[in-house]
Amino acid sequence: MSDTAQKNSYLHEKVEAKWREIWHDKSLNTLDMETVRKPFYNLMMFPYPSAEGLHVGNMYAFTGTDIYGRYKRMQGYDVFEPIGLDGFGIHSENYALKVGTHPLEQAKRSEENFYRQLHMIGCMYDWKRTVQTYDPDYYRWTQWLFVQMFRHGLAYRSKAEVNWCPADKTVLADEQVIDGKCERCGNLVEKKALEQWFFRITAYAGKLLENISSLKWSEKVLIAQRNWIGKKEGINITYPVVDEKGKRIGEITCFTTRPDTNFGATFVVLAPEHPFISQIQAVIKKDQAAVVGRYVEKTKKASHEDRIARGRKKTGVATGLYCVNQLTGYKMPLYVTDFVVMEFGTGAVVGVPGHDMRDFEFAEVMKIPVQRVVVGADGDTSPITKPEQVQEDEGKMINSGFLDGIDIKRSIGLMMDHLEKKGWGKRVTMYHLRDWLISRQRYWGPPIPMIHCVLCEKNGKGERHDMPGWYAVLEKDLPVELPNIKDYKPGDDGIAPLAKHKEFYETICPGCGSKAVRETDVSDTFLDSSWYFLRYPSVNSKTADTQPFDPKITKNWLPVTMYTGGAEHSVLHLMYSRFVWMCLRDWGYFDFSAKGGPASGWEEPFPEFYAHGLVIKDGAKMSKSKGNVVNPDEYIKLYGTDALRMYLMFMGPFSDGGDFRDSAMEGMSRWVGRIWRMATISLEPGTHSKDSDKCIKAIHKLVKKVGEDTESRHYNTALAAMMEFTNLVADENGTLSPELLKTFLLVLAPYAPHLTEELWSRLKAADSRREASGQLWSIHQQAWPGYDKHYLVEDTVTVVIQVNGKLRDSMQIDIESVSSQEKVEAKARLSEKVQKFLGESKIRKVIFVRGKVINFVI
RNA sequence: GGCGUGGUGGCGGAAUGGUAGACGCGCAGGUCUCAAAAACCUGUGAAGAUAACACUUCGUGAGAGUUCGAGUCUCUCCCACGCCACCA
Repeated sequence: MSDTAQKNSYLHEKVEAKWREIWHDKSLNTLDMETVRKPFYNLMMFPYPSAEGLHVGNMYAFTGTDIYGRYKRMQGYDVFEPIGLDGFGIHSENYALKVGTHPLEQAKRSEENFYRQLHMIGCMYDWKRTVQTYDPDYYRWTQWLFVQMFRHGLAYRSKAEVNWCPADKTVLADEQVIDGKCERCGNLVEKKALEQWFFRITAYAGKLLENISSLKWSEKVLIAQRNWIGKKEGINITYPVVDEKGKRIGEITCFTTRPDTNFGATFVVLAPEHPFISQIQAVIKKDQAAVVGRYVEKTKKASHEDRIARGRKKTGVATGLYCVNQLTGYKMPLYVTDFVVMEFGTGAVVGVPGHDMRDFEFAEVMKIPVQRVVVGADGDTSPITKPEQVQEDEGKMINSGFLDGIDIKRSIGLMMDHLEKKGWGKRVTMYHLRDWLISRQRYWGPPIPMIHCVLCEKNGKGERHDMPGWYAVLEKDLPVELPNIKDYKPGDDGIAPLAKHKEFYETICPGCGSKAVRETDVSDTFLDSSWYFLRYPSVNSKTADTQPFDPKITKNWLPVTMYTGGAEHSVLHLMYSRFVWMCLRDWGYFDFSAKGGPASGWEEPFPEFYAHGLVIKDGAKMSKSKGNVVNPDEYIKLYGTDALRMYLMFMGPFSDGGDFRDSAMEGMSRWVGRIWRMATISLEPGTHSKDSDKCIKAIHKLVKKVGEDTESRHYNTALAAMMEFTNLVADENGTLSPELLKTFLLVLAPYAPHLTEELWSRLKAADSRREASGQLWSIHQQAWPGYDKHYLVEDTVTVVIQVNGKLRDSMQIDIESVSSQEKVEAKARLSEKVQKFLGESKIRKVIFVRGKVINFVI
């Protein structure tokens, strides 16, 4: 390489490393959290450190968030951009198991590698305030949160049928079961009855739903949250249960949203898990009880998957008992069936086979009579014998006593009134949302900070009267540290690894002082991440050792100004965080009164959330099982961080993600080289650039365009505009004056932080007149440039000439004449092409759009 | 089955109802070079037409509609993807 070439080529590796070091040494991105005036909390979802290290999907998300943060900083905000590691949990533990390294050891390795990479990608992270969920300093407060939940009655224990993954040997939350398979490993999930800790998130279902309308989130995510909460207004109808002779046995309550069709109810079905079944086993005939028992057993063994896979082919068994439909006096046979799930409603469903497809299918199998009570738009009033006749959505009532002739939608309310008046039913609101299952029979998580005392339980004593024998670990004794044990592998018996360690679980009862045992389950990873955003601003604060988050700092910095992350967390993480926030608020841990009412967002942790797109590779989401994970390291080495950042952002709008193909990287790398050459030549002592009018106009336009596009995260078009600008410069002088170069570097700075910092320092060195800028030495401390509207106006405007809406010609119009239809029309008529198309025809109408179009309609 | 998102050149993608394909990749040709790489320059939706330019027609998943004018708005259909799902 010649001297000139050496001088003119951009040595990205050297330059980028140099500035990273300087930024770090000078703590450029660390704020004084207590004194800032315009706080802007720019939060991105923290990664869980998988072992391959950071992949370009992570980098994509972080870069897109960082560009926004850098832009906001240049607009004068005090931007706090933290990063950390969500390193506890099944995902990290499974990897440790796979490679045979102890999770504690593996966490250290992953942390080192991850932070190395996170340094490389050039984001403005505050490296003095990181959070690792597996640090005792952090999970001490996760445990504290659990204790608060317990004290406020929101944590409880329940023996429940839980999702059990036989491969991961752990309990899974409903949300972690996908198509009956384990979210992590893909194995079929089984049902298992275990004592588990739950958080009563359903207590907040109404509030969680209500607040959704106040959130500035993408519509897609809001809909997902609404669906997940799944509010349903309905009625619980209680039916007397009788045997064949009419003797009363008990009662069954069914939830329904469609009581209007109740005159047509001809059977009742129970979920196999329904508690009523064990009650009646002794009452009903022996042979029938045996049949029911076998059916229940069979269902229990079947996985969730099997239960659905059997599809819509209905099965079930009769109990020999009847529910009395008090509207009609009809004795509805009572069945047990697996198409009814215990988790929703009351686990018992009243069957209206004429107007519900599942009920119809069941009635067909069981040969139950079908009664028509709705006439649809087709006017068919004949008996319902075919599935096509099952009208579910619309129509008028028939064969329904006082409802006859009334539209079904109105009938719902009328029937509810009637049932309530008679005392047969009660209106209820049901939610699809279930309580949050917190316990994990695993090793790699924060031990649940609870103590159980058998003696106290016997005596009915405990911290909470409804949970005798249970005590929370005293706050001064937190954290309950996760011990370093060798046998950390989960057992296949559902017993947690810590349950095999006496030295861990043997303790003293805080109530009576006798021997007691600690809880040996650990908590769900989603608990770790449900409050991390509260910790970040308070890391290293004066109160960091005595409080989970500093009240003063929290008041100033929360709620999070802008939250950015993947839409895949639409329901889980975002819902749990909202719940935890609401709890802390209700317990009095926040004071945002100065920030105004609910409309200003203080009822919510993330008033604004931006869902970025996903990077895919070869048409599929990056995952290690597909083997298409791309590590950014090699690309950073080859092309530099800035080129990779910009390449990722150039793939498409930030909301869309994109397909990673390394071939297109070359183009971005070339452009970086062109910028470098343009800038360094411009700064050479002998160069005295005078900018052309075109360039001056273009830079003003560029400032406007890049500002708008950055604000809306259309980074791809912002970059395209900058490329157009450099193309224009190349067509003109090929160089820029220091003034214009400065402006160009400023708008490029959020995108290419290293390159622009280097050129900025050279620009300052070259321009001796500029006074030393003291504290504001970095380009990233500068203000976003302004633009002059005066320069945005063109001297001439291209106006298109159309004939009957078809493009025929175009012309240049002076800016003075552009508003005059008369002048524009006159000029347009002179066009030969237009004359050709106009011919002898009579012009019926002329459409004139200022500065755009003149259209002759003939 | 429900909810949602999207279909534009060879590819990624641009287009307040007003010049479709900006910008980039790829490809082709050229400059430089003994040669190559790199870099730079020119061209690049399809078809027709021309010595060459000019030019003409078609073209945003399919079909209809609204409009002077539709990638953009409305309806019907097809396809792809994402999430949820025997939720009563």
